[in-house]
Order: sequence, then structure tokens, then C-alpha cells
Amino acid sequence: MRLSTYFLPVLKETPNEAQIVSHRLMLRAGMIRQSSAGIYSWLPLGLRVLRKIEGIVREEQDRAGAQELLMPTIQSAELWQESGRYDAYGPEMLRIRDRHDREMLYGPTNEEQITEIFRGLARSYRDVPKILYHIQWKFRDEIRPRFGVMRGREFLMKDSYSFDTTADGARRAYYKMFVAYLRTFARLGLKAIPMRADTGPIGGDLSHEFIILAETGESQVFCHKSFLEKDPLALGLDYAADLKPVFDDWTHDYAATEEMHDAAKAAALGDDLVTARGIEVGHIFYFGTKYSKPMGATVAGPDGQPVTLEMGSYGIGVSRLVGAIIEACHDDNGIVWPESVAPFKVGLVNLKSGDAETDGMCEKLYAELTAAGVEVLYDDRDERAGSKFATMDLLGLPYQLVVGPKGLKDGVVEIKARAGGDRETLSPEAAIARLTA
RNA sequence: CGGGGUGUAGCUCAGCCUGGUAGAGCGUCGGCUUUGGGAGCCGAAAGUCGUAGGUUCGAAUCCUAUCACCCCGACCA
Repeated sequence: MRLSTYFLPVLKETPNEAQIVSHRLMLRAGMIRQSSAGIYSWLPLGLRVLRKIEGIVREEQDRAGAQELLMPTIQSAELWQESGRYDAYGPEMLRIRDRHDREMLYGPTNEEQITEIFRGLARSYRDVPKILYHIQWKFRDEIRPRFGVMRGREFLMKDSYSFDTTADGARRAYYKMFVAYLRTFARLGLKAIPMRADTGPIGGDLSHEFIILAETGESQVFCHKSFLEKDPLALGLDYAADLKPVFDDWTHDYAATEEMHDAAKAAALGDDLVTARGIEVGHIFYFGTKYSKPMGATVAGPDGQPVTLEMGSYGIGVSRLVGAIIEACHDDNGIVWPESVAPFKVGLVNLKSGDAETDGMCEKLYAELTAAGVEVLYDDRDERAGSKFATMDLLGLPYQLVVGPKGLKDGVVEIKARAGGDRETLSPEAAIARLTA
């Protein structure tokens, strides 16, 4: 992509309404535009990141055996009356009437919807276990939206739902999602810590929040320092195996949010206690028959008798993650994207647009890298070098490939790693080899 | 919802107290000179001062209402 033609409205100054760093940087980097309180448009650069995150979330769900479908954003009130949540949910749910005066709602979550689908189409115990998920926009009319996309009213969520006929089966599904979440957040470049959670209005008796540590996090969290050294990607990947040992390994050390905090247990850790700020990016629940029972979601058991389904639900805040990643990955000059979610891998900086030799080398590098499948944002604008460096640092692409007349005189270009700032001077051929490696 | 705050040019803000018909910097557009960490000079475009009433000869400025947005609290992916 050429910056001269890209719709990337970069701001030099920080808009007044943005208070936290991720919101400021997203606005300055031209990723989003606010539409109204807690509702945002995603501009091209922001959308690229959102899609990358979505892709990783999807891959890990699929790998764990979950199957993607897509449910509507607009739901009928009837289902929610069946589960009893239509009244319980309160004003946070956006209620709508259609032209026939039928009560509808914009879905804040989809337990009822998926339960309706499953009860209507699954007949036998042979139809389980299943984990179904979708990645869909939600609307919750939050009392106070804030922090940009971190707590929007409209947000993109990955929500999975598991169906089993036994509590044991449901726990196996829970463990699968637990492991999938560990892997997902690790791939996103985040240190996510599972913490025992309150089940809240969704209900149930087993629940974990996945919290990432960031100085600007919303809530106080406490955990054993062992979590900081664990690497989920080092785990084996056998979802058919018994995952309870993995679950136990990740839950036996102390980790809690403020609400679930046990001061005595924490104090017992002594120097091993880490106190930090955290952002909730995922939440998983095992809630048994909370919805299946009132909604009559059963399948025939081996003996022909109906069995009420055991369910769980598993959410990841996809759009929140864009902000959360920035909270965890930035410096004074701007965003520092983990490579897995960066909107482009390489920022090609032409230090002297209009200079035939520099232009020529940039075009060559741009063409060859692009042909090799590397995503390149080429700053071909007629701007001063300082301005281009500042823009690239703000955008936070992992590598800056800097091409200028001084270097070309010696036949070299420069690669700067955004994280850490290491610079390396090398030949154009070596640079291509390095960036396509 | 309770408490606090802000709405003036694309962005950041001044002007309001002490009414007299709108300014700066950045950005944008044009020109010249520059060119390895947000350049300099010259010129230009751009605002029914959130909206609606009211007071007044006259309102960005005073009064009333209303809307929007932001911050602190309870809630959440």
C-alpha cells in the first residue's frame, strides 16, 4: 500500500476526548473515528488490525474443534422471555420494535439464540459434544462507555457455546476453551492470566476471566509471579487428550481480580506476589442447564429418554483487544505492534521522494517484498524525513526499511526494528532476505 | 443514574467576567527555498461560535431550556 493514496488520516495532535493512551493512539494513527458515545467506525488501518486479531482467534477456535457459524445481530424478544432474561437484563439491552410492533432486540450476547438453534436441530446424544461459535457485533447500552474501543457500546465479540449431555463432557469443553484462550492471547503477543471469576448474570459455577497485564488496566489484579514465566505456546496441541492437567497447572497458583481477592492467601505468597493492573479480554463460563432447562433444550439419551443439555459459553472481546494490545504495547513515540497483529509488517521509508535513484530503489524493494507476500506500507509522500520517521513510529509497524540517497551512495539501506529500536545497515538484497525470512 | 467538566476553522485552543458582529498555532491548498528525526518564507481557502428561545439598538459573550461529548462511581467482552 502506498501511503500517498491510502486513506490514513494521521493526527499530529491528540483529540481532546481521548484520555487513555490506546484511544489517543488509535485516533492519531487514523484507525477509528467516533460516531457517537461508545460507537466507532473502523478506518482502513484499524480494520486491518481488527481482522488480524479475528483471524488468530478463529484459527485457535477451529484448532480446538469449535465450529464457526453466524447468528444475527437482531433477535426476537420471545427467546429472552423464555429464558427469563428479557426482564432481568435491564436497560443495558437495546430494545427495538419492528413495523408490526413486534418486540426485538439488538443482541448483547447469544445464549438464547444458540440454545434455540441447537434444541431445534440436535436430536440425539450422538449430536454432542459440540462447540459452536461466531464472531459478531454486540450492543450493550453501557451505563458509561469509555476508553475508546476498550469499553464501547457496540463491540465485536467472539462467543462460543458448548453442548454436552454430561457435566464431565461440559468440563472437557471448558478445558479445551481454556487452553485455546491461553494460546490465542499468547499468539496476540499478550501475557494473559486466567483468574477465577464471579459468574455474574450469565450464571453457573465455574468461570475464569483472562486478564492481560498493562499499566493502564482498569482493575487491580494479584497473582503469583510464576504466571509471568509460563509459555502457553510451549504446550502440546493435542485437544483429544485429557486437558485437566494443563488446566490444573494454570490454576493452582494464586491469581485473582480485586473482586475475588483473598488478602490472606495473597499475603502468604510473600515476594512471589505480583500486584498489577489488568484488562479483561476473555471470560469463560460453565453454567450447566441454566438456559437449556427453561428453554427445553434436550436430546435423546442412549436409553431414549430426554437429557437436558449441559452448556458453557466463552467470550473474547475482539474489538477491545485492539485497544488492549496497544495499552500493553506502546512507547512515547506511538504504537509497537506485535508482529502477529500489525496492520503491515514493513514500513518502507523513502527519505527523498523525487530523487530518481532513491525512488527507483524504493519501487524495487516495494515490488519485491510485496511479490514475496510481505505486507508493506510504502511512504512515498513528498514529506521531510523527520515527519516520515515520526509517522512510522506512531503507526508502530514492526520494521522500518529506510532508503535514502546517503545510504544508496554506499549501496546500503537500513532496517530499524520498532520494538527496541535496533538498526541494521545492509544491502538491499540482504534486507529483502531478512524481511522475507 | 449521582457528582464534575467541555462544546468557537479539520486538530489544539484564545476571545466570554467588563455585549459592538471572530482570532492564533498546527493541518489543508498554491508558490519559492529546503530535505537522514514532526523545516522556513510568501500567499490562499476554511467557522450560521452545539441547538432553540429570550433580554438588547446590537449576543460567541448575559438569561432559560435542550442536545452532544468527556471525566469520577456502580456494570461488562
